[in-house]
Amino acid sequence: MSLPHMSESTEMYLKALAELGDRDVSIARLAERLGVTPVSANEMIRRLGEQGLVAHMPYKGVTLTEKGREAAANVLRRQRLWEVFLYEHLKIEWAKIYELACSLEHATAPEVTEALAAFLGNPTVCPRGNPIPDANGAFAPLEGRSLREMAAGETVTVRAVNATSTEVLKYLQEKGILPGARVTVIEAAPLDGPLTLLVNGREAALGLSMAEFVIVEKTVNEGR
Amino acid sequence: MSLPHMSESTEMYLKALAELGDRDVSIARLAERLGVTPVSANEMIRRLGEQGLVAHMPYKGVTLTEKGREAAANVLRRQRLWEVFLYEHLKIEWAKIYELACSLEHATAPEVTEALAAFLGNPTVCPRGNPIPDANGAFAPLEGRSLREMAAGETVTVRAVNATSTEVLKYLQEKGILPGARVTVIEAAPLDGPLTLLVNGREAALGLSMAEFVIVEKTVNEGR
DNA sequence: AAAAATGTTATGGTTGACCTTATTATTTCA
DNA sequence: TGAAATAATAAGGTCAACCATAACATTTTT
Ligand SMILES: [Mn+2]
Ligand SMILES: [Mn+2]
Ligand SMILES: [Mn+2]
Ligand SMILES: [Mn+2]
Repeated sequence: MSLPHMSESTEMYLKALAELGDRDVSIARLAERLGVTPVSANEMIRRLGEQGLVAHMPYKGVTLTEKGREAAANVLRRQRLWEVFLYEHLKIEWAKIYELACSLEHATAPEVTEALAAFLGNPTVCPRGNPIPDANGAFAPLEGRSLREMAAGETVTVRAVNATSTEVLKYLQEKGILPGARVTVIEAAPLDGPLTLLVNGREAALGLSMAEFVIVEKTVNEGR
Repeated sequence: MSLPHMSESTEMYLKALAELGDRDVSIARLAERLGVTPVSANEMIRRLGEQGLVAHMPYKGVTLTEKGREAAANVLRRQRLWEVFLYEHLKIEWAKIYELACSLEHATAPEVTEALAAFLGNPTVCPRGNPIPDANGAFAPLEGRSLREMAAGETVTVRAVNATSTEVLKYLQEKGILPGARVTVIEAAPLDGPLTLLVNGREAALGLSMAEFVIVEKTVNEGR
């Protein structure tokens, strides 16, 4: 077992596919998230297809194979374990841990991954609220809906933040939109305009493309 | 300040030069340590020269510039801090930490380096006995001589192990040739033959190319 | 002072992961 | 049902870091 070691680029493609929902992801969306041109993403997807990691149905999208899904889960595991370490032990700012862990993930041997997990007490959730796959790649897929879909008047609890850009994460951090936060939608502007939110007693504006990456649950009546 | 980010390859060349003594290192030796051909090392050294990181005097050797020395010290800092973490906190086998830390070192942002150092309590020595440069690149160059130069009858204390191959480190670990160990040279075979040592009451044979990487100090009479 | 060994440079390749600028195919929408 | 938008391919490059083989230069040894 244990593949001959994947390149950083390969791992990032697989991880991005997993983060984007791992079925029928358009190459354009993938390219955008990875910051490459669609042509480049297309080439790379062809290579990944040849290695049996993804299946590409032209005009439909890219889907991880079982092999690809496992590899992607392993990257997510490393990423999120490092996030826990950076946040809990090194006390690094929440908004920065994604990017910093994203470098470390590719340099982490299986032995280090497992020792790190043990050191951290086998956490199952990262500081951004996302589940950490276990050593076999299994994890409970995140429940909840995107904040983007919420209507005015609804009050929700933030479960996870799926954004990856440090800039976006900084904005969310400043506004207090972190896992566990209670958020009320005051207004959803028309024409795909921004949401106006109430977070921790303060108002915050949030564009839909950012709201998309905030995963929430309807707040069940659990006392105030 | 802070360079535009060096490639892993660049960092490894600089680190190897620092480990090999950082003045007048022959390209052949460098190539050997890095596992590339002399021609490849030559090309790379030309590139590093263009970037002002090394100076190459043909037929004399390669020497780090001040800029190169600083960059190399920073790589060593990251490498050795990770070694401490892997050994002390993740409880990874001594012989494996060099190689595992050697991957992590290139993926470690300055912010992580400094937070890690603080987390570890700003250690000044790694588990292999080598000094850890401070944030400015300063460190006490290792005192002591190579075990290779010792004559029969001498008793020495191991200060550091400069080997990098996991295989070699495993051998040394098995024989107990670790920092702090008391070693007596029983015999130095002629014709560059192996040393016979007494370590922890047991005999061990050690070829000169391995002994070269074991840095020792004459044991000062400090009790029996 | 040759010869041998060692070190350097020249040439020409490869590979992965990018790029741009067409061109062509498909889907979606007016 | 056509036109527009979107997606895919083709074609030709770049760049870093490797490789091998061969020619040439210097140093070391005999
Ligand atoms: Mn990454
Ligand atoms: Mn390394
Ligand atoms: Mn060339
Ligand atoms: Mn081509």
